[in-house]
Amino acid sequence: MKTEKISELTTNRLSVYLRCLNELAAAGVETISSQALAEQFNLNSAQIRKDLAYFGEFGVRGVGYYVNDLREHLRQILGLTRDHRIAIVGAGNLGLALANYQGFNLQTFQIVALLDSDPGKIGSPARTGLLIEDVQNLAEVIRREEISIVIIAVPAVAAESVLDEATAAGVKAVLNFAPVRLHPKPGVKVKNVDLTISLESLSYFLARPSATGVIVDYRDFLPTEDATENGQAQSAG
Amino acid sequence: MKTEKISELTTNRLSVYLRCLNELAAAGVETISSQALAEQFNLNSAQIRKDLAYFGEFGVRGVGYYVNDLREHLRQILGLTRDHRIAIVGAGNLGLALANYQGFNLQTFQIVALLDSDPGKIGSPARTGLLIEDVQNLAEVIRREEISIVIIAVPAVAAESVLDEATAAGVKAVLNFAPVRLHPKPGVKVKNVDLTISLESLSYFLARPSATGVIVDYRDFLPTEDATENGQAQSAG
DNA sequence: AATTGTGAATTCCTTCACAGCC
DNA sequence: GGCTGTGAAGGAATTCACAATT
Repeated sequence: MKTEKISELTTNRLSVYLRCLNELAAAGVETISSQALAEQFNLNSAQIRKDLAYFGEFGVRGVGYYVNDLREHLRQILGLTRDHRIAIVGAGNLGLALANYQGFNLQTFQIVALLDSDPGKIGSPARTGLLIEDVQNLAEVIRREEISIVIIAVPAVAAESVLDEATAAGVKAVLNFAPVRLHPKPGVKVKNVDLTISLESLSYFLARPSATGVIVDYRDFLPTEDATENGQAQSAG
Repeated sequence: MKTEKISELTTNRLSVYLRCLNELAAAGVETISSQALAEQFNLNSAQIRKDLAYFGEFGVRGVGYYVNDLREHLRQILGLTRDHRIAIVGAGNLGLALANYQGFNLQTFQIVALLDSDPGKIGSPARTGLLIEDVQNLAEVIRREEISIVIIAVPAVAAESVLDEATAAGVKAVLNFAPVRLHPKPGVKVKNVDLTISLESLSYFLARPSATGVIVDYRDFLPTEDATENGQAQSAG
């Protein structure tokens, strides 16, 4: 286990490895080599070994990695052995879709609060049965529900003030869907999902003559990285 | 205008610059220096100048960049001067939220088709008034509606076959929300939005002692980059 | 005087290649 | 023999720093 700072490119890949290990475990596979794992994503086996080596020596020379063992290590490293209680701010289409989304691990990531500013929505239950609360009570909800992650799904103009209130209430991790650059806060990690940037990236590709090219790069298997937000957090307190 | 290949990090930043220029134009600002623009995102002014220099010389020494002029150049570069007709596959929570989403430029990105495999949904209109069509007719819909971008919002197991059918019908650009690594196709650009990776990245941050650190890095203003999919497309035909 | 455009330096990330171990 | 872990090499992205230009 080294102490140098770990790139977010590395931790994103750890998520990918974990997902793959989950599938391998479900399929009853017991060991896997970095080479075999690498082939799943068109990536370099040394990359995988390096990524893992930041955190320990999990492999066995001549054998590879024990699937269940490595899987457990990755869950530890990624902090997935404890729950994360999530509040979604914004009960519009996107917020409600996220509240109902079945895609992420419901065991680990629990959506326990849903807030909005619209009086017509406050007090009524979403499909999940979750009561929509007043965004003005965000700080109180964060404390009451022991929220560790806030998802911002409000219009761009309202996003900054939601971040202000969430961080004032002690939240350290925010997933922002509003198409806006939020001002950085000390000690707070903000990840952005910016659909406009993603679509414009596709548009750029379509506009190029080289748009007829071939994608044969392992990098084409990860989510889209910001050009101005890699979400790197520097210690300073 | 250079011919070297442009990094997706660069093109993502161009989207960010454009958004900022839109705001500046709306505010009546006429010129802006790379330094002033850089301060908006905590990024380096040389970075902005380098990014722009890949495509031409848009600035005026001693003055900076004319906001409207640069804005128009960026719209051209990003291919935003023509429409993109979009089909969303999957009329679940996420697909419907995207169909109703007001966040992106509705002028440029038009959602003109919505498909699903559920017989209970096919034939009924979504809130937008768009009729939900049978995903089995995807190829036909793509041709009829002249779709250039397909958004995949189906469960992970179904995503690969949607990509197969879309690319067989000639689609070159895909935005994938399914939490799965799709197999690369020649000449097709796939951008992934992977909420699991984003949340696990936040979880990792929260699990570290250094989670008390300060984020003061310009990179914290962009969307999340894949660890295994930067969406790079190599020309090969 | 101010600001761009860009070669050089730096920093960061990936890949190679091999010693070390099972 | 096969595979990991890692130092060294290579490549890519960022930042510096300054000549060129208005």
